[in-house]
Amino acid sequence: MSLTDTSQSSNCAAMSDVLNRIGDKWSVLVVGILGRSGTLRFNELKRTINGVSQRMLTLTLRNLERDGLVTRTIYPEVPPRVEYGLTELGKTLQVPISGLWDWSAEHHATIVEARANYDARQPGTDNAPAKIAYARG
Amino acid sequence: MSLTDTSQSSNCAAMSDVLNRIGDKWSVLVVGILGRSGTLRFNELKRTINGVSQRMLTLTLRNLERDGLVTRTIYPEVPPRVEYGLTELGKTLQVPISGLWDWSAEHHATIVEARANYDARQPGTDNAPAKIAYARG
DNA sequence: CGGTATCCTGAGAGATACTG
DNA sequence: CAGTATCTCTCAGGATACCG
Repeated sequence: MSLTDTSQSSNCAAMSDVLNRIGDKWSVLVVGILGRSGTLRFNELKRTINGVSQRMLTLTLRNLERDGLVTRTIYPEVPPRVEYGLTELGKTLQVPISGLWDWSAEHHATIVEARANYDARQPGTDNAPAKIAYARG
Repeated sequence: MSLTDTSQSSNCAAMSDVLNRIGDKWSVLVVGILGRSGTLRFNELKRTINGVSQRMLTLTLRNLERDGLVTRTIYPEVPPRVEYGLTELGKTLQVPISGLWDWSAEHHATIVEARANYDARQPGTDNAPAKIAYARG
């Protein structure tokens, strides 16, 4: 489980790689939503997420599809219909994401509080963590 | 567990908030390293991570400290010494991060493979997921 | 040693307009 | 409906130089 052990360095790369997908806020939302809805069309997803631009949703879905996490099924109809769903791999990803989700729900208040506390201690800045003026200890 | 249920919408905000920290690759590494090392000095961390710039490590540590995830202890000596460690909250975060880490280790190869597969199917582009020219189905 | 301040570049992301 | 193309702008993040 070492982070720096060269024999495990591939894990570091794997983490970075996966985090690039997880860190993308839309990706997590898409996986989460598809996980419980089963399958949705493009605009259904767009409406559900509410805040994502068409461009970002497209890019997000393409990346997820590329990584083998979501399926994309085109129905050659008029008007066109495209449905998205989770692959088996995508479903397994839901487990650790769920863990993170639960942790967030449980400790978010604590973080917000810690943040407010920290900011209150900073003399110069209002709430941004920009300048830290050696106060502490 | 609903992602869109308004009664749970605070969870969405919490997730976004937490993901902004988790999605930061350095944050995860710092938490992981501090978790197993217990406590480290600034340059020890910098050497261990190996690739992070001084600026980014400073910013990362400040944010983690602000969120109540790491402690920062200044020893007013000459030369100065500053030690970083995980708070109790930070230690609890290690659990879900560990889950994600394990998932990454287990499925990274599959993702890489899926990616190669996907790219191989794309006619115009070599390996970048830039242009998708309606091939599929 | 452990930072802070400043400059600079480019990837990320919204808005908009067009297409099969 | 489900995208693609382009333009723009912000800001994350590296390099560098200096300070307590």
